[in-house]
Amino acid sequence: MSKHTPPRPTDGELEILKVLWAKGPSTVRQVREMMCRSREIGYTTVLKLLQIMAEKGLVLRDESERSHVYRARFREEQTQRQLVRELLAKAFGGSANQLVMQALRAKKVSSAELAEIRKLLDQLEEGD
Amino acid sequence: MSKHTPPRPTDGELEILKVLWAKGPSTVRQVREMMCRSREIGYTTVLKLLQIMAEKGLVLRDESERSHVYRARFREEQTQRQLVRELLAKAFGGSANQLVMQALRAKKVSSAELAEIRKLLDQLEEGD
DNA sequence: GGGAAACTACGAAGAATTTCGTTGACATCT
DNA sequence: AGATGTCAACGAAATTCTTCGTAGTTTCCC
Repeated sequence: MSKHTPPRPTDGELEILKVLWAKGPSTVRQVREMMCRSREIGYTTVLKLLQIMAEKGLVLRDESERSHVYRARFREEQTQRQLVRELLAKAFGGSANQLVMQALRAKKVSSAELAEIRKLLDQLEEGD
Repeated sequence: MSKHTPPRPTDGELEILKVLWAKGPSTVRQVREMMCRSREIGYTTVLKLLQIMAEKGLVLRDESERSHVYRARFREEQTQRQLVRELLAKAFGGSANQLVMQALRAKKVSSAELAEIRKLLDQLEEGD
């Protein structure tokens, strides 16, 4: 029995993962310092979350040094894709089309980005 | 002080909202019957959820009949948009572009739907 | 009117999440 | 060696979500 579905990160866990993706492998102290730029949070709070995430398999822990070093187990894109799939199933009846339309309306996208999306659309159509 | 941000529905609440959007205003019994098609769930469980949702303002309740009739307070598209915005902020650093790309890769989209998206892209570009 | 059925209200239990205090181990400095 | 500071581990409290049992009220039927 292998794990085919990485556990879904909670909001708090996602906040930590963002730091690990941006900064690479980090200690509790380093993660906390980054998080404190946006809000107050206790050292042991971050530690506890990282311990739980290690149990769940969301992060890997290197214990060879006294200060353990944590790193994300899954790539950012992989996690994003998973969250998108979940939202798709939960709120859009599986219709990626609908989700895309809502996303495009939800926030302004630059012309350059629109062009990028068009390129992807072309690729998808060829790939049929 | 007015409520400008409707409370985010939880997974369970979303399940109920889906029924209300599909079937229109319904009693607890009717909602439960629909939900039981996909899974077992107690009558009072559905009732309690609807009561909480009424408190939160996610649904409106008509108490004029003995069997109260509930209806969604926000349209489906509105709720979808809100959930997309949230995911955008939480996991995509606000980049709608990135979210769209992941959504298009997460699930197959028909040619007709791709065309629909292209049309929206054109509209967005003109609107600049 | 009395009993069964349908319905709401209330409260409570269990899980998951977030938060942090305390403790004890270890290291470093003087 | 003793004091000081850093760190992991543990446990506990507060909150939210999900679930349902029980009790009480209204309705309906005979």
